[in-house]
Amino acid sequence: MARRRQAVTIRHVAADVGVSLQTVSRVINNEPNVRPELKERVQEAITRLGYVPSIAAQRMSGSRSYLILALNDRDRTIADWRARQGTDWVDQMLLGGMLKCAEHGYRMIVELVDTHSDHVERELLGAIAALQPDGIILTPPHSDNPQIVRCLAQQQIPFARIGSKAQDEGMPILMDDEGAAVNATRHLIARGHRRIGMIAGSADYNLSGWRIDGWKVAMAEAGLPTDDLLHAGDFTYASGERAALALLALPAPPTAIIASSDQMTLAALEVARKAGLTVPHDLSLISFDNTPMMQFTQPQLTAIDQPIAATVSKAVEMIIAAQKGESLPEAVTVIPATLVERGSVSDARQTVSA
Amino acid sequence: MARRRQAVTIRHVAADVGVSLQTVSRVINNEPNVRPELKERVQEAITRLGYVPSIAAQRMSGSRSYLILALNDRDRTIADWRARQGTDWVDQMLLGGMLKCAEHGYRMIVELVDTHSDHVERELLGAIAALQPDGIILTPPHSDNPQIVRCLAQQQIPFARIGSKAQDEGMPILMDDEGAAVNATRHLIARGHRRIGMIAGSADYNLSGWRIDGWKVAMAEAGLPTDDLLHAGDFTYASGERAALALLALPAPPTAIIASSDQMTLAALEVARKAGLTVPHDLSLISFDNTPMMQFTQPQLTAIDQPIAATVSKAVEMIIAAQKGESLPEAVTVIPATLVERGSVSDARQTVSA
DNA sequence: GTGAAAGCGCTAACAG
DNA sequence: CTGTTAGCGCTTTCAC
Repeated sequence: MARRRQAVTIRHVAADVGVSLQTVSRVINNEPNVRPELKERVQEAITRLGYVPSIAAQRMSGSRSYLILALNDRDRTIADWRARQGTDWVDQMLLGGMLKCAEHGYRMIVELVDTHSDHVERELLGAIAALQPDGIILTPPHSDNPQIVRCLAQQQIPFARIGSKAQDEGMPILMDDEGAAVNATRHLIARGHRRIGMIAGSADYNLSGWRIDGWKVAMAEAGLPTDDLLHAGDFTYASGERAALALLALPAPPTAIIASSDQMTLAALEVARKAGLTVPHDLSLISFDNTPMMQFTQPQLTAIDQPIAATVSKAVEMIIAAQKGESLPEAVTVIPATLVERGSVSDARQTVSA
Repeated sequence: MARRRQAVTIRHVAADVGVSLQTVSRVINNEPNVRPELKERVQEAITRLGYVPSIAAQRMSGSRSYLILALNDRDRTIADWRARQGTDWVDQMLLGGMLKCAEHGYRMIVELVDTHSDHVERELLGAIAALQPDGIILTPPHSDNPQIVRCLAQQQIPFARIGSKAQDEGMPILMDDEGAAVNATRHLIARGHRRIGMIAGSADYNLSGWRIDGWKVAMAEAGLPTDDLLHAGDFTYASGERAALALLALPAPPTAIIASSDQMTLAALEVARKAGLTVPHDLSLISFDNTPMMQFTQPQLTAIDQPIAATVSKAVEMIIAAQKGESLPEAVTVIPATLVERGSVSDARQTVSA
């Protein structure tokens, strides 16, 4: 390949206007100390010549790289892609992240990293050295991975921790798992349900615990027991199947179930069908995540939407703010989650004893 | 933010081994003229010190940027993301593209570009100037956009054109739309169908025509007429609905329909249901694209899979090869598409007149 | 084979 | 407010 050089550089612009490189640089970076009139002339020349600064050169001279890295778990992400079940986590990340980045002239690069590996740190440092990103977005389970967090803190790179409450390093930003679970549970209670089961997610993810907490809070405030109504899964279909089976085999089975992932909810739906129960008439179901497939079931499933796009968008904002040296929120940033009502919830049946 | 500098540079490595920067550079780039023994020592130091070359610096000094841009249509992509219908085009791109890139030390950056816009060229040149990518992957409908193609050709950047047959510029690479349509049609004919309808996609996309061609070829080779059996849609659900309605209202309605998008197939399924027809018993259906939702319908839909991941992976390979100056394929590269058999095809009913 | 010098496009630090 | 100087980390070109 022919060696490609920048078509029009800062030098061309400077020459065109008859000022120094520095002045052009100041205009590009919107720095003070340029007369408005001059600034305008420079801006005009930039537009006219179609000048766009080279990110590489900007980075080289010690300024920003205008690159933000979004770190996802390699195994889970690739598995999702291959499975083609419609999981759109990455798409929603891009929707929220890319667009916000674009507003500020940044780009987002998706990077896959193994959480469970002795060379996480090497991988991470490699990516940082190669790309010199201005900030990094951590997604679960990376967000609470001590190795990653420590490494990033040492590197002094602004980073957001999606799905983390930790306040020691980086910028925690939460999709309101607990609040969402509270709302979902209250929603069911308002419909007359008293026995509400919970199929929890993997304990590897902190959010699993928060969802349980929310359910417990809402049950407690209504004076309802939760004793035998909690079953742990690991987000997978198989685990949801087991949990649903156990729940429905209870002497006093639940009339509603909240499951901590779409796959587990799908499993519960199928278990109910096989048990001859009609959803929502005999059993109400609320899911967590609200991936696209929730619209393709019969009935469509009511679900708590994970506001991924909004969260990543906010994370980008925070990183750019941090990068500018602006003051950051003291507390954990919380993005509200909403309940998307579809057809899997109805009033509780009249029960004999309640 | 504190000004971050590379932790360990080529200089550190050179000093550590006691050689010049040049030698280290040669080792990094796997260039000749380094004694094996020396090369080994340098390599060892690189590993030990955890050295990773800065892409920015590499780019600056006129070499590769190790960046490949994947250009998608802005409106369609954002619409898909927002609709959350499970369309996983971007995911499959990343699956094929990112992983292949990673093998060669490249990164892939997704970029959204408006096709219909007078400033496509400005947008494109801006991205190129900013990122200095080593190659660009065009997806439909960009692949046949003359403005974009001309612009890229001028820039001398290697680029792949997914879904294009054009041999003038860039590297065309095709998912075998016509062949897939032939196969799908033959598949139906083998099951006894004689009246096979086709719901075509938007004429803005060349692949719509190729799919029609394939259907016609297979019909012709079986001596079957196609006269009133073709109806054009534009990939959307609404257009599929209209086409299906028209097809089923025919004096001699088709016993099978091939539709050029999943949305249109979904529409056909629904139209059939409303008309009191059972799929596949009364009407067989084959879809194009095979997005995740095809598994969530009742019955599951037989579909032609678009080998997006394989295609993008190949595109990356070709770009990297081009970049190295290797010779490129003369002809259009064709990636075969496969028919995923599910539950929407059965033998043709016995027809009164056939 | 290996090394030294020059420069990529830009910004930081300092002058004026 | 504006310009000059130096240098980021690397590869190119050309000496040795």
